[in-house]
Formats: sequence, C-alpha cells, structure tokens
Amino acid sequence: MPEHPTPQPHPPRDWTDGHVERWLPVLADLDPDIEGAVTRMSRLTHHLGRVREQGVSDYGLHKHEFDTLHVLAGRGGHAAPSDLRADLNLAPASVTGRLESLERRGFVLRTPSTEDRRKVDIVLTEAGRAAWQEALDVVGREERRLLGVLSEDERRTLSGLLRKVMLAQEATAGG
Amino acid sequence: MPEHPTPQPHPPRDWTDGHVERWLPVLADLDPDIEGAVTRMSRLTHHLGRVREQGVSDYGLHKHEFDTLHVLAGRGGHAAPSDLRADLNLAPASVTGRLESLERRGFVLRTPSTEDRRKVDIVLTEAGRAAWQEALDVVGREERRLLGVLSEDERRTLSGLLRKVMLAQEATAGG
DNA sequence: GGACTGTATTTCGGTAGCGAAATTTTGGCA
DNA sequence: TGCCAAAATTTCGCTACCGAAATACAGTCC
Repeated sequence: MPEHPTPQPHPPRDWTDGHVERWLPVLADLDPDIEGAVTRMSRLTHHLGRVREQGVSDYGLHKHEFDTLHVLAGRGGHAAPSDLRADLNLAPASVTGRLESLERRGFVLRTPSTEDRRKVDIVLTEAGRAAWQEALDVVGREERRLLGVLSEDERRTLSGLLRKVMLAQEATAGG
Repeated sequence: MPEHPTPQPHPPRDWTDGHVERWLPVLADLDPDIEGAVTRMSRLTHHLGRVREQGVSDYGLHKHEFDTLHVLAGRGGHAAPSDLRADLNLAPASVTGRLESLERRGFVLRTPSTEDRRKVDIVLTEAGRAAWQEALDVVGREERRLLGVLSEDERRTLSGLLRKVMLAQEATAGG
C-alpha cells in the first residue's frame, strides 16, 4: 500500500477501532483507550500463539511443548514443576500433563529430588535441547516482524507502560 | 525492598524484568523491549481472563458464556455464528459448542434463517440479556483498576502503539 | 436446469486445560 | 517421639477448544 498524501496524524483504523465504535453507543461509560488496549493485547496474544503453534509444528513440536522446553532451557536445563507452573501461568495439574508427554517423547527426564522427596527434578535431555534450538529461531520472527513496525523508542515506551500496569497487577496478586 | 537513594527514572521491576534478565545471557540477540512487551501482554491477558472467570461466576456465568453474550449484546441481540467466530477469535466448531450450552440455559435462541437456509440466527433472550447486564459491571472493573494506573495520555499512547502493531498483523492475516 | 464451486454450520475424535481432592513428605512444636 | 499444618506433585472428572471432514444450501456457469 503506497503512502497517503494526507498528513493527518490519524493512523488507519484496525479491527478494534470498529469493535469499540460499535460498543460506545451501548455502554456510554466505556473508556475507548482501556477497551482498545485490552482488546488489542488479547488479540495479539492470541495471534502470536497461533503463529507459534504453526511455526514450531515444522519441527514436530506443539506450542505448549516448545514453551515448556523454552522455560526449562532458560533456567539452565533443570527446574521444579512449580517453577514451570509459575513461569507458564498454569494450574499445577496442567504442568503434570505437559511433563507427561514431554517425558514420553524423551525431551525431559523426571527424577525424584534427593534433598526434598516431595520435589521432582525436571531435566532437559539432549534431544529436548536440540528440538528447542531448532524451533527457536522461528518463534521470535513474528514477534520481531510485528513489534518491528514500532521504533526503538516506541517499543521502549510500550514495554514501560505495560510494566506500570503489571506492577499494579502483581502488587495485589502476590507474584 | 526499600527505595534506593538513586534518583533514576527506573520504575520498580516487575516479574517480566526478571524473566528477560534470565534470558539475556542465553539469547544474546533478544530485544528486551520486544520480549518484555510480548510477555507482559500475554500475562496481562491471562490475568484478566482469570479475573473475569472468577468475577462473573457470582452471577452463575463462565467467562466464555459471558463473552459470548457480550458480543451478542454488542451486536444488538442477534448475530450469525460466523460473526461470533470472528469477534471471539474462535474456530467454527467452538462456536457451536458455546451456543449449545447457552441455548440449554435459555440465554440464546437458535432459529434457522429464513432468507438463507445455511445460516442460523442467534438471538439473545431476555434471560440472556439479564444475566449479561448483571455481570457487566464486574467485568470492566479490573481492567479499569489496572489500566487506571496510567494517565489518560499514557493510555492513549498505549492504545495507539498497539494499534500500529495490530495494523501490521491484520495486513497479512486478512482480517 | 444440472453440475460445480463456495459458504455456513455442525459433527467427530482427540488433546489440553482447570478445580478440587488425594498423596507423600517436610518442618515445627509439644 | 508423635502430631499437625503447610508444601509439592499427582490423580480424577469435566469442559472447552481445535482441525478435519461432513452436511446442507446458495449462486454461477454452461
């Protein structure tokens, strides 16, 4: 699409603009910027998830599998299920399910911890690390492509504003 | 942790700062602002979803049920399943499932369209509208609370930056 | 007007997620 | 030592979601 000659500061409308506009007459006290921001974040998160799912499938992985291996690799290749629970924002039961299938595929090892027998050590195997590294590059690509339309300053601003919001959230939710 | 005496403009660190910091030595080419923004959006979206689920449960609804009624109400009380599919970012099969349970509970009616017999008209019933309105107030509260830590200008900036990103997304995804 | 392409919705089979309860272990404390 | 609350993980029952195929209808082309 070529540049428009009009020098207006208004960017073109995205899907969410239409969504918010439909709602304004119904809910007069709706703040368009709050609704707009929340809606866009939700849709973007959703989209990136889909792209990840589709991207890592070329390497025989699912999004959840990749994400789990990713967190594990980020922690040096070993972690407790409760670490994964926190990092991945999951219910405890879901972690068990994910580890089950990763173990079946030989990507992680589950060994009872020696120091505290309630705990379990999750260890990334060589096969797991290899699968992760292969898919790694694909995953960040869409994020870079989309966030790349912002300047460096804008990205810093975006991240900073979101940090403010998250601090408010974490202050109440205990972590 | 008490305040540091340094007068830097750095806000306190949120969870994501620690996450990104853990990753930097492992993936040197990671852009902290991209990773930070994406991570925060994902976590915020997740959090708001949980709060919605918990909030609307006081009115006997689930998050999905409320969201579906919400979209329906926003479209004047009637829509086609494919409209809901687009608005809710769902697979076609999922819409059927949602409507099934909403119909069982008497919140929507499914009547075959007279003009195009492939289509189905989804109509919000009085009971559906009542359930929606009761829960309505709760849902926006957490969004307002969290986004409320930003100034009006900041919220406009946030929403605007996200619009830019979404335009890049929608340009390729055809929707 | 009959075959053909495209669109709207549902059905089917399978997976992942959640909440709640159970299990095992720990660390304190009498 | 024996009891007990708290913590880490798993099991269980259930629901929602997805992809792919099926069904039913609409509009078009010859």
